Amino acid sequence: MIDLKDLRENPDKYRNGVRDKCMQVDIDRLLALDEARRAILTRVENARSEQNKISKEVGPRIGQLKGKLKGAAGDEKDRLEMEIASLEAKPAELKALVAEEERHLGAIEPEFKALWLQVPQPPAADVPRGKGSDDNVEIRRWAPAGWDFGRTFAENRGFKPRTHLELVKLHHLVDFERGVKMGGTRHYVLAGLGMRLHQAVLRYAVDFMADKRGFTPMGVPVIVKEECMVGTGFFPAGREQAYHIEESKRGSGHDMYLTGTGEVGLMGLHAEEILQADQLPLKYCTVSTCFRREAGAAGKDTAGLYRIHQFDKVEQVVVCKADEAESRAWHRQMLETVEMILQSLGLPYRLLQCCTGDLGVKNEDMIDVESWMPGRGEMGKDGAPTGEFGETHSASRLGDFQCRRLNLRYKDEHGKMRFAYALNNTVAASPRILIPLLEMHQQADGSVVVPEALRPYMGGIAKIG
RNA sequence: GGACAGGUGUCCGAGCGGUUGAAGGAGCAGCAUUGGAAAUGCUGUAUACGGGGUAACCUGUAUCGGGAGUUCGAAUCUCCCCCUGUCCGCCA
Repeated sequence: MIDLKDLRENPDKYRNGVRDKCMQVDIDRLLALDEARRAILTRVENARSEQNKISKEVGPRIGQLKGKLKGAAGDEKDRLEMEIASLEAKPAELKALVAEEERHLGAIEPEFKALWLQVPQPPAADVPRGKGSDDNVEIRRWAPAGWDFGRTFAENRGFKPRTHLELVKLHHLVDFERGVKMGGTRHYVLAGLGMRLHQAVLRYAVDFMADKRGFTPMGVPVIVKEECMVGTGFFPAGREQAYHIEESKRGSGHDMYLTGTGEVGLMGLHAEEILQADQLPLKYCTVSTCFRREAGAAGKDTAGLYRIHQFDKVEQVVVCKADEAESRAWHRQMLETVEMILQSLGLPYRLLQCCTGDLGVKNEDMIDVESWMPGRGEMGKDGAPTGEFGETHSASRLGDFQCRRLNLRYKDEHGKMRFAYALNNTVAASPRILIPLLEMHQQADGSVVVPEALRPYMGGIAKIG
């Protein structure tokens, strides 16, 4: 959610933000509604002020008269009743006026709020302009010794690669058929060493965050109220993407939503709170099951572990002071974490600076990390896929956008109330990360070497198959 | 799920129809006192939005779990919802 005062003072900043993010939000309509709303509010407040003044002056008098009325009779009684009626007339008039104005307010308020929630956080100044993922800019890439991005898998390794689909089948790591039987399309069952590998990556990532990076691991709800979804900025834009539990339809309480990322639970933690400056930065991580409807992705990545309705993810968030330099420093630190983890797993990757058009409503700067997946991409001449980068991580800076919505504030050194800045980043998302993990570490005989870093979490197993 | 009891400021706690943004206490901050400290005394101690002012600040409105209602006037009365506690039932 953006600052309305800032919107009024710098409307172009937000008009440009909408344009650069290739979104459609009528800023001028919002400005007009805001002005109308404030005009009404001023009238209501003035009337209320008058009302309050009168009721302070007249109220006790009415009370007195009503007291007298009880013991009165005849002319005296009529006189008292008339006086009371005349005293009550003035506030009644104001009351009608307030009711009238509030009707006007009620007429524009829903549209005003809906529009306000839609205004995206403008991209940071140094984010490249672009329309979509094709315009993202590669920052750097890394590969372990012996891997050359310029050559095919076969050229690098001396044998034709199997896809992760073939590998999981070969070693009975994933059972897609039974997953689909139970959950429908885009579901799967992790089995045996597949489940252990999945757990190993997650546990490795959590331990890495806690032990090496000083983050506090948390277990947070994955079923949350709408406020959490709106507060974290996923709603209204991402409403179609979330599973909806319609408890209210069963006559009880409120509806709930399944979260698509641990970010929701982590950021919701301190919603509506006022923190002391010395409590910042907050550094949290969580491992949580993530649920995504994948609405609008029909027919895309239908096979395998890439795009699924349910997965587990280790997520990190930082809530820091409202300082751009500090936020950028945390952003770099988060990416460093990801690089350390991918390097320790021996997975080639590249960093992409996302362009303005690829940003969501809530972020002002986002860097995607894509891991090399040999089994993706078009068929090569040798009958093996040519390989392709696939997104495995994403690190965003949100400025104060999210904390505004969540009403997460802190008192700075001067005692001033400020909205904190927030960042979030994937540490490891599995089973998607199993795709490069299996494909990159496969051997000519189809066996898969378990990276050293994961072996302690695999009961010491060094090789699958 | 059923039956009670509750939800008031940073915290405890009063108020149950009228100058109550809210008594009293604790905490915290400032000042005084002191060689320094404790103790004591005094003062201050919410947030949001709007208006005014360069600013310190002044001013209006709202906020006593949330929403709706009754009333000239609601923290106080009514209804719905949420949450917490206790007992019972069920249960990983």
